Amino acid sequence: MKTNQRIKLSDLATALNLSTSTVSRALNDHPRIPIETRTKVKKLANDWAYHPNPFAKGLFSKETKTIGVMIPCFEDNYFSKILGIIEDELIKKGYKLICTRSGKNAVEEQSALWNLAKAHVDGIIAVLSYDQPCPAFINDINEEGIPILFLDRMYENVDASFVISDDFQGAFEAVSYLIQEGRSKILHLEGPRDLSTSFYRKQGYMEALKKHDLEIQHSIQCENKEDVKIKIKAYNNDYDAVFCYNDFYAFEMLEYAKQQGICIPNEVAVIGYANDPLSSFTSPKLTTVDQSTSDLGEQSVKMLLSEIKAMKSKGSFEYSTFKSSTRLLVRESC
Amino acid sequence: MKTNQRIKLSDLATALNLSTSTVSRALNDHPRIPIETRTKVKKLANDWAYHPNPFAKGLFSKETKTIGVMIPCFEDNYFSKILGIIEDELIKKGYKLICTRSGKNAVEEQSALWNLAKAHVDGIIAVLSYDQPCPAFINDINEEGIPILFLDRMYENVDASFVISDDFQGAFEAVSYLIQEGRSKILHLEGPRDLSTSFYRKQGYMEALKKHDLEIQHSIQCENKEDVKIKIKAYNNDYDAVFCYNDFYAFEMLEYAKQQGICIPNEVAVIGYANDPLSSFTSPKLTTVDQSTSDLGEQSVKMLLSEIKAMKSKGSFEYSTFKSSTRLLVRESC
DNA sequence: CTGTTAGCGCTTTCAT
DNA sequence: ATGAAAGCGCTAACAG
Repeated sequence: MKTNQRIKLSDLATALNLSTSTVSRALNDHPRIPIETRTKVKKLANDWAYHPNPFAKGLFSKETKTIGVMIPCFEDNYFSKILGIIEDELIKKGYKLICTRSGKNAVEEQSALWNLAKAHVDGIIAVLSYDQPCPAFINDINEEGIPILFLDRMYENVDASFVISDDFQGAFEAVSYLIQEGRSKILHLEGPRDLSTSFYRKQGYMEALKKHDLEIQHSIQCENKEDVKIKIKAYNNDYDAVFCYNDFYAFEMLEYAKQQGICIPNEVAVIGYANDPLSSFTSPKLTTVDQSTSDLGEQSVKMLLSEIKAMKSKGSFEYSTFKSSTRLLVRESC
Repeated sequence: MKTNQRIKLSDLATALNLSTSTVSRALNDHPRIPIETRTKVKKLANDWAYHPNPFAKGLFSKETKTIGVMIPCFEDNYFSKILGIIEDELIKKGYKLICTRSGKNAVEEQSALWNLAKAHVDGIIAVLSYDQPCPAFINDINEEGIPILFLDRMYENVDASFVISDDFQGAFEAVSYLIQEGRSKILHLEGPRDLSTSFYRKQGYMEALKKHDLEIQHSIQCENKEDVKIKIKAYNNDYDAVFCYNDFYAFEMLEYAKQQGICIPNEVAVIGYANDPLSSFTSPKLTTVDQSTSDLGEQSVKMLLSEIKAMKSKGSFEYSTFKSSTRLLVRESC
């Protein structure tokens, strides 16, 4: 009986000698349809593998049950872990996930974001890579009625919701630990400019030093991991610890130390950030700051969905910010 | 002038004192609309950031311009690299990417796949994790008019298109290399049961031995990396090389060797598979088989889109299979 | 309790 | 060259 055409509501209606509205209501458990009709309809729908055309539904309801997620890349373990969590949560709530990456520059990033808006997703979770979001642009997206939530990175002067990891705390604890362990000449390999994560990790580093009356601060700005070996040279091995913006900077540091014959952790302690799987494979195994990817993923979805809900019912929603805490994973490099 | 409602065709039509049909045609470059009308319409559309409702379009055209991709997980570098390539190609062609993972078991996997069909994607690229696809199930999806292409793994008795990496060749070359280097007691750490990749890599291993008249074959089946250390023990270090199903098995092997005081590569050579980023961070650095993720990603998209096109125009399409070649990355472990 | 009807935003005959 | 009208599959007023 099942044809190789897609079954639609009217097929069921004809077969059951009912109107499409009754079938529709039965399928949606409308209270005024008697239970037996409902079950009868549902049975046939099931037998015929009927599934509603999401486009017809979406056209009417203005909801697409689709969330757009933009991350810098799929290969970075931190982001792919979060993406996994997000997908899990989304599926639970009956949403689909359209995902995309930032691309190679600010222009591509902006167009990727705009593509999500054009796809009429119900909401967006974005990790921006290249820029502060242009407020006008965010506004354009909001005008489409699409809540957008920023993940991992914070932007000043942007009205939006944020789900971030507590970079200040992560750095503060890491550096405090180094100090407790007796290190006193602590360098910081600072992350890319214009990233809030770089900013707060540096703040945490400086605060920890300050708190322990270590006034000598050397924060070495590295735009990418290639900068590390080049810039660290200038310090003539005159340090006993390095707190790195991320694990990849730390791997470079580890390699540099090996080349220089510097013994880690005896001569120099190293701490990374993000708990990349690689970090437990280096020798020595890297001490690193672990961010709660599950918190981050779960909260983004939770907050975004509630904004969507508010948007739908009240036409507006409140921005909020969630900051997830970190924990130091002490391994062999310090 | 722009309201915070979504602009629709009729808004443009009203403003320009034209009918929606004319506006629609103008936007779609219908030849019978004079150029100047077209540009006028396009200008306003652009100024007002008009973008067509994909759901209205999709409802009419039956095309959703969306491709569903299912992979085992986002964290595996091999798959996330392919996913990236796929997204790039898809964007170029104006498609969006809905992605999902296999989940924890065959039931979840099947429902994930079915969810893609329900989302009315135009086509599916899938890496199955748990099972041979049930032909009836594939058929159900085909009946929806959705071409489905299987990636990375091959299934006998399934009518479908495949894009796979040449596992036989990869293994054959790796093991041949080992033999050339003078190894003669070569073990194989075989992959999970029921995976074509396991099967062909084992075949390649055996063929290479056979070709060089090395008849002693020890293929040790390991369902997962935890099996490695347990099962390898039985061989009492009586081997001079190990060819591993994947890099993670190889890492276990490396660790085992370290624990046993076996020197790699002097006493035992090790080769992994997949060129995980980790593999160049171990010490010694792991020799591994590199699969062309770009070939794999590009071909899947190319083939799938042409099937979609054929499906649309002729109502049917031909299955085909693409096999991508591999290359051995010689590093320090052999 | 259920059917009729209109409409979501767009495309496309079919007229003119 | 352009407009009017119908229809894609679904839902929800509005009858009855």
